[in-house]
Amino acid sequence: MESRIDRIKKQLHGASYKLTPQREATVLVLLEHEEDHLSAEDVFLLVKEKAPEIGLATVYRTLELLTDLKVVDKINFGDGVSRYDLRQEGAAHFHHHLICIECGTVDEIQEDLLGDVEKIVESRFEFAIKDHWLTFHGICKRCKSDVDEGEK
Amino acid sequence: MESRIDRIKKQLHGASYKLTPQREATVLVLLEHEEDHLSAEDVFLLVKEKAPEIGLATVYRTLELLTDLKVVDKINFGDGVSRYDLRQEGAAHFHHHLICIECGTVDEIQEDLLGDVEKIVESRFEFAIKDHWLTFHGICKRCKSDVDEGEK
DNA sequence: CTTTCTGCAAACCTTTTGCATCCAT
DNA sequence: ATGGATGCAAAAGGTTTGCAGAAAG
Repeated sequence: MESRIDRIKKQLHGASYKLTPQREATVLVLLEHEEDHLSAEDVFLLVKEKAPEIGLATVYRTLELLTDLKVVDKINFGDGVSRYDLRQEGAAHFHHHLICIECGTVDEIQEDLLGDVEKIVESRFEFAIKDHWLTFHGICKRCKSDVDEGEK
Repeated sequence: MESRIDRIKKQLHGASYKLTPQREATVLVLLEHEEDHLSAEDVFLLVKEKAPEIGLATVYRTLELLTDLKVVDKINFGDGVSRYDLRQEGAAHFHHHLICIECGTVDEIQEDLLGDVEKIVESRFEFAIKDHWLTFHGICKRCKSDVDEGEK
């Protein structure tokens, strides 16, 4: 059976990029931290555990390459750092994010909730949508119940 | 009649900030470029025309202050620069953006299209939404018709 | 073999900060 | 008068780039 990493490798290969150990280690780290929103520095430190000789510049170059291939999405939550988020396999659009302003946690919504909104935008503004970025800021489930506890 | 700039001034005053000429000039520039998405540098150059002695650091400090007061929203379209966008007076939520991947134009949608989506998010994920950021990438009306022209 | 990739360090850019001076209130 | 605000220059991030050597295909 073909694994996810194999398919990503094939994608690299197909675009005539070389399969170096550094690139493989970087992809592996991203797969192992699929739920997280790692910065380039985060990825660098994690890849270093597998390939200690890797340089930060290589990580940046690999992440840019994976962004071009749409394997990852590059996002910016406004804290001055770019973060790299693995795209769901075959997903047409980028998933949504919930950022808690209390605890800072970032949760993901994989389900696409924008179908109807996109129909409106496409027709009303004659805009052909290729992708979207949707982020909500608010209080997450966990922090809300902390408040409830405090009020008891 | 009270003008928009007067109300912003009052807001500054109310939060016990001083009304300096530099701050006034910055607010003025933002009002004059309401449709644009200016970076700090852009604002700096425009403010310099009114107040040539202003420093870039002051512009940054003023923009941060206006962001705290929710007069402007700080956004990042992923090009490594923060941009500052005047919020509609009294708007509860930040407006949406349409970025054209052909010509780079950024259009705004002032109307809030996320009402239904937010209800779903609030109930299904028990997340109390305070604000949202929604951006679409695609081909704008103008570029689409350029293509049509080309095909004729 | 050839071309691409890597690591290192330097360069770059945007944003922030320290500090002496200035100025609204 | 006096505490906050400014301008300047330096510092501080994060990211990109040039280059010589290494290695994948």
